[in-house]
Amino acid sequence: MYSQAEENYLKTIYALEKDFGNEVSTNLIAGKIKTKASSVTDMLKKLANKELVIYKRYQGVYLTELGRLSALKVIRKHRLWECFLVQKLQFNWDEVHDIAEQLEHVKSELLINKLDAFLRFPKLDPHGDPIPDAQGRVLLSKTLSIKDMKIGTAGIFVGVKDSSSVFLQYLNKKNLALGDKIRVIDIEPFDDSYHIETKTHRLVITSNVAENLCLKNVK
Amino acid sequence: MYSQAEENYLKTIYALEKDFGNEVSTNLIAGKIKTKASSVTDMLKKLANKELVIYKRYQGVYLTELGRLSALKVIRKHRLWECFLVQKLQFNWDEVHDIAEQLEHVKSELLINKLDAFLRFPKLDPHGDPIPDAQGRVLLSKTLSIKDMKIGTAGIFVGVKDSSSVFLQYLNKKNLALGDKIRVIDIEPFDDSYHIETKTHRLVITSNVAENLCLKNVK
DNA sequence: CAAAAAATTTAGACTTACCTAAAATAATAT
DNA sequence: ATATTATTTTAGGTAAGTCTAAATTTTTTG
Ligand SMILES: [Mn+2]
Ligand SMILES: [Mn+2]
Ligand SMILES: [Mn+2]
Ligand SMILES: [Mn+2]
Repeated sequence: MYSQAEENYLKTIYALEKDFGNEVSTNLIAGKIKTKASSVTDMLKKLANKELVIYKRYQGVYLTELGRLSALKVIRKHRLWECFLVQKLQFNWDEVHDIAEQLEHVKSELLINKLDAFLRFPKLDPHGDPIPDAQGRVLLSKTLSIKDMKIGTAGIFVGVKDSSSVFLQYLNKKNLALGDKIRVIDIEPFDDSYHIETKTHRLVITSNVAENLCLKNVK
Repeated sequence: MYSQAEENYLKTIYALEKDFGNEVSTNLIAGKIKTKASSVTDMLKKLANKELVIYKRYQGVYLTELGRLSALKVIRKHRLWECFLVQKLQFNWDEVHDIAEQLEHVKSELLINKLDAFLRFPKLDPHGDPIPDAQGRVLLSKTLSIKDMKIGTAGIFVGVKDSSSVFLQYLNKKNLALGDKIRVIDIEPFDDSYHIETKTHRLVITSNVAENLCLKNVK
């Protein structure tokens, strides 16, 4: 099938299309994948030859239907393995992403479908991201980042945009966990920092943090 | 740490040393790994530079202590994953080897030790092979292949030398499973075939098959 | 022991996935 | 509209791991 490098590019392009709209630029990809723009160009040509993306020189890329489905298969594997690590092996949510980066490339449809059944067909991974089914169907629940909320409104903390261990350990330290109800108390215009409160405490977060917290609306 | 290719060579050299005694030859390795002798030579130089093997031109190789321990770590991972696949995901014993070939290269000590605990520290994999512990200690129970048995003697079928799905499916078809008591009824000198019997049936096997069945002595 | 055969190594080439530096193109600013 | 800057691509190179063909060394055989 596809190489690990190809799979990583597909996954990355999928994520960037979602965050920035179609037509993903070379530099954006290079930034995410921590590689050089010239390497990205090489790979985009290869992906285009395999009909996984549409690529026009200087114009960026977007996934074809085949590319989208292939990306979703990798994402499905990544998120199912993360569930396994947390639910069965007692890992913490901040420890699983890098291991799942490796496990996601193991090739076996049967394996991943049996893993899905073993975990009882989970719908969300440990970071609140939806798990595509075997056909590549995925529910996209529209959540708000704290940055999009007005002062005084509240929501349930249901996901993170950044799954890196540094960020998740920051949240652990600040006692913020999925399921918490968070209210925006105030926004400081000077530095764009956010005063928020949960049932148990109040704290100030930077706009960088605010952007990476996904809430679901609640009355 | 080491690349997948390096890990595969280490594992293979370890297995060949066991089967053929120390000083493993280039061609033997090439045969097992399904690669060309010239590729093996290249890799042996690399492994020697990393002090994983002792290699003298034209003289074959053997593992250093570091090489032996590194090989055992890969074998430990391979066998634990096979246990997981059979015990938790309900795979058959003939389906797991190729998937474990991929999973064995996932890098995380914590992962493999947690997996070990999750499986309750199994001592044997689904093919009867012993699982090294986290320190690389492994029990080497001396078993006989049917080829080493005299007419009239019997033993318990405790392991296979060949874990390929073709061979295991042959055993399924012939109704031979780990734990069966097998008696050697007769050996045909003409073609070196073996007449054997279990509790439920008799059959004839070739010497090729006989060689790959490991029995434990029983009175 | 010398010749033939077998095993092993070397030489040179290929693919994948990277890289740096230079050239080309697009976007922005004056 | 042109000049400057930013982005992207091309050109050429590297390392890992493989290959084929040729050279070398070891082993076997008459
Ligand atoms: Mn992740
Ligand atoms: Mn990955
Ligand atoms: Mn195996
Ligand atoms: Mn392997």
